[in-house]
Amino acid sequence: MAMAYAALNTINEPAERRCNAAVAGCVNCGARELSVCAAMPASDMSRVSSIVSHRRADAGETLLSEGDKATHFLNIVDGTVKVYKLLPDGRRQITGFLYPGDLLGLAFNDTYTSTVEALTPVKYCLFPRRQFERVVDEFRPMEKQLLARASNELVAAQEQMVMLGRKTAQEKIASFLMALLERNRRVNKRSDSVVLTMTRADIADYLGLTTETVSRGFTRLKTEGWIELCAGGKV
Amino acid sequence: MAMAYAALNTINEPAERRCNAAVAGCVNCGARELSVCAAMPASDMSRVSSIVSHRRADAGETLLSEGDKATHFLNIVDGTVKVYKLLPDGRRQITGFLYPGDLLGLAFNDTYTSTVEALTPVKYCLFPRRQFERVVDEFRPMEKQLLARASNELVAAQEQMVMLGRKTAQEKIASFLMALLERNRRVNKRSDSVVLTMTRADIADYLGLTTETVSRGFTRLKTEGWIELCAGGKV
DNA sequence: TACATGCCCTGACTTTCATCAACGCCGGAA
DNA sequence: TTCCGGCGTTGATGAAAGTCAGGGCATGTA
Repeated sequence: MAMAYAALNTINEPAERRCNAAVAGCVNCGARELSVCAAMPASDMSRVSSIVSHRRADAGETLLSEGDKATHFLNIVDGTVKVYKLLPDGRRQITGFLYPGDLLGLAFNDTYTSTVEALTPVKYCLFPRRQFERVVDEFRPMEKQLLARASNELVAAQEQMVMLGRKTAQEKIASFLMALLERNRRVNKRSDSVVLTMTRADIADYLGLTTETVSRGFTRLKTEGWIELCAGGKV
Repeated sequence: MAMAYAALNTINEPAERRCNAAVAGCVNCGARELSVCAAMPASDMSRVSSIVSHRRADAGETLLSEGDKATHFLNIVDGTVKVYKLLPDGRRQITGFLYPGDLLGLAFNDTYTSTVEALTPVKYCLFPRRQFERVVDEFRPMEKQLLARASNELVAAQEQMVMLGRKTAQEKIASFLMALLERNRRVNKRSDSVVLTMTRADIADYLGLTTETVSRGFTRLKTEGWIELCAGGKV
């Protein structure tokens, strides 16, 4: 499997892709407050620093491939990625878009169950699975944090099911934009606009539609005066 | 909200609905091996027994309602329930069917995010949330168990998204039946048949279809010789 | 027994969205 | 500069699934 090989390659790759965040250290990590690391006191962050390795990837690169041995957890520090699953005939379902602070690996068993691909240039940190689990064992709040996150993701997943199963194309697109806005709000980027880092095809595969329907949906929202489109999307 | 009232009613109801499993005790609980309680040594089960209360409900009864204060966790001991969310206009998405051993409450915040309704007569146990959390705090393996379950549910949820977003009606129905078979296999009921405890309408709301399409789907599978229908369904 | 109700099935018709095809725009490479 | 490929848009057409309607069967009840 070509992609799998590429992913392992990325993980084992030596110095060149290491991100200089490694120097700044986890304590000053821009995504710390957003990530699971928020559960750790700054004084203990060295424990995390000691097992993490920082990486970067270009847009379009595959970080993990469905089916590979799940050797690492990973945490998005900067940029956006998409998580998807493929059917044998190539149909694709994107199960989520991940942003800084999001953790990848909750929904894994011994092999990855989805593929993860960068939408923009991405900085992320890699935790060897076993060592990460040891750290989690040592810091109870970390474990609680993980459970809380898993729980939230589950709620989000159910919301997503409602969308996929019971909403019309227009509704899907509208909810999608609203959800992005909502996310912006949570990370405290005020403003009523949203930057779409993904293509129409990605949105389509996320909403269970085709690119054409998504495109039509956007233009309809535009002509009806709900949104405005610039270099990026605006609600 | 009438349903909410009914649910609270159920929870606070005194003796009459208490299940005599209460007498047998958690150690002998038929669903123990399947449930989170499997994480606890038999010797410590008294700790669980002390906070649990056993209940039963008839088919059609609502156990929890979306939006209610999430005061309890609950564990299915016997029977089947459906978990669903409603859109304001009444469209319904069933996010899952739960069987003995399944825990309800992983995907909750401070209020329930879904409604839970019995499909068959059901026995279940109720854990007051705070006390349950205390027990979890005391027994580390329990917490790990919870995380593992949440993780598995997340994987299942993603699988469900693929189904809702990218499969045809026929494929949905077929996968649904296969998944039921698979579940049977896990709990070790051999055999290649499945008993459908839910109506066509329920299946439809689970698969993002209408009852008519589900019905047509079944008859097509039948005429093509894939399945046989008795009093219950058979693959 | 007759009647009502709920669930399932089937047929005819409609609608939504997918499919197929073409075109404009933009950015990168020759 | 020109050419090319990827992305987004738009239109015409078709198919899958939804909607509407009716009918059968089983169960429960007057």
